[in-house]
Amino acid sequence: MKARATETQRKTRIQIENEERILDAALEEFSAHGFRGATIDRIAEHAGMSKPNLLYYFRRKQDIYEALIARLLDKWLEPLQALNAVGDPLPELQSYIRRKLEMARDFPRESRLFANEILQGAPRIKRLLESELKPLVDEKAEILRGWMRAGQINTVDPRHLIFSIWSTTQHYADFDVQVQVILGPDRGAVGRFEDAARYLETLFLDGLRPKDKTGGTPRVRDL
Amino acid sequence: MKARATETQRKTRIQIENEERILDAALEEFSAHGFRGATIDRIAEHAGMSKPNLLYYFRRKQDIYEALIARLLDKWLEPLQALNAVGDPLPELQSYIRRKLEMARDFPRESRLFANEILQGAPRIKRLLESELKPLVDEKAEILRGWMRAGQINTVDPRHLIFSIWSTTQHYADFDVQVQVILGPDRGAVGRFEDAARYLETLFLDGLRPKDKTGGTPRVRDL
DNA sequence: CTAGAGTTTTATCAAACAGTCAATATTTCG
DNA sequence: CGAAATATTGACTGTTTGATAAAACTCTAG
Repeated sequence: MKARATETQRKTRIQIENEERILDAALEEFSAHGFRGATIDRIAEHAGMSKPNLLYYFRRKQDIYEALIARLLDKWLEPLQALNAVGDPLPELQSYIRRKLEMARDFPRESRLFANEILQGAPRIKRLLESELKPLVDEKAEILRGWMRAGQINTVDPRHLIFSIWSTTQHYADFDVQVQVILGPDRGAVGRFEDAARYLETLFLDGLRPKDKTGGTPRVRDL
Repeated sequence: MKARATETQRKTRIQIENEERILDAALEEFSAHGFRGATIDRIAEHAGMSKPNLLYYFRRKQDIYEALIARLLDKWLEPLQALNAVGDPLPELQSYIRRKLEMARDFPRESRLFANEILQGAPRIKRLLESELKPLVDEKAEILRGWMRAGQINTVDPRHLIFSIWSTTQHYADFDVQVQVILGPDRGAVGRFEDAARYLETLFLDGLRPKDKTGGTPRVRDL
């Protein structure tokens, strides 16, 4: 009999393998076409099994999608989780940017899945965003504000700072086609991401480094 | 008889009106669900006409989509087109950022349609990107390089600079739900965009303003 | 080895889907 | 007005899609 949610039933070897294959195939499809645009047939085909067999493991299309989202969100917020109040601000931010960019490089499908969901109004994860994402961002924004009050980094709206880090890093995964059209095929994906990392560090870290201590060029704008 | 592509036939009042309504409804659907996820039925319903009637104006689903994309691209590239070599660099860039942000505010559906298309690998507009977007970016990147050589702005990879302006501004349209979850409902869309504009100007303009002339804080990184 | 749990397949269904067609209704214009 | 051009509709087609049922097969623990 199939495992029911009520009973705590241990998973079979085959169950584990197949669920893994299904979720991988589903990630491919959902990230490329969104929830509505993806089809069970294609997911099944990509996973190398028949549609009814797939539906034996996930009874409904939406179940696959939700399983995918659930395992994604934690992983996705990991870099921000790691942002630590006790470290020095600039190295902390530098490593946050690096991590985000590495995730865009190493998990572009996950990035696109997430982008698709938000783009379509996040109908299936809005609650999760409110209960998990919001508090986390609030917490980390408070850390950033602390650094700003202490004069360790320049003062800006920390939430918009976070938005800009998200958008610039994820851009390299979500808009990869466009990036490739413009940068040309020379240099591999590796080279592209190195250039991006260098640029983004310049953009964010130089912008945040306090410039007022030496009496040199005055900083232009404080919010 | 219906207008054929071969003959240059003038459009009827009704034709103009209905095509307008269809494209508007289609924008709504395609931007929310992508090409595959959108359905003709829904577009027809949203446009307030029967499906066969809609198909009288656009014979295939793809025709609607292509008409939308065609009219979108020019409009979308307008702000970058306007970037002018003869102006002063910082005001030019400031007004470019403003325009892009205004477009995200005033045409979020267009932004999402574009994002959806790129996200899905741009199967339908990759050629257009190569023939129109690429040369435009090359041209404007050259202008930026000129300003950098003249020491008017700091030296960075101009193409990555453009990417970061695109991604940060469009983020406020494409990821609007997420932005709202985090910023909260207080302040309207107007307030959100004003805050964003202020933040982005700080981020980009302060970062680009040359800091080496006064002998103050040395600039940290040149690519 | 074998009984039962777990897995896979074949056949099937109703709904949704893109698109067609011929008949009807409406508008345009001489 | 009235005929031709244009616009709209209802009925329909073939296909895809999400989902189910039951039979057949395979694995595994005792």
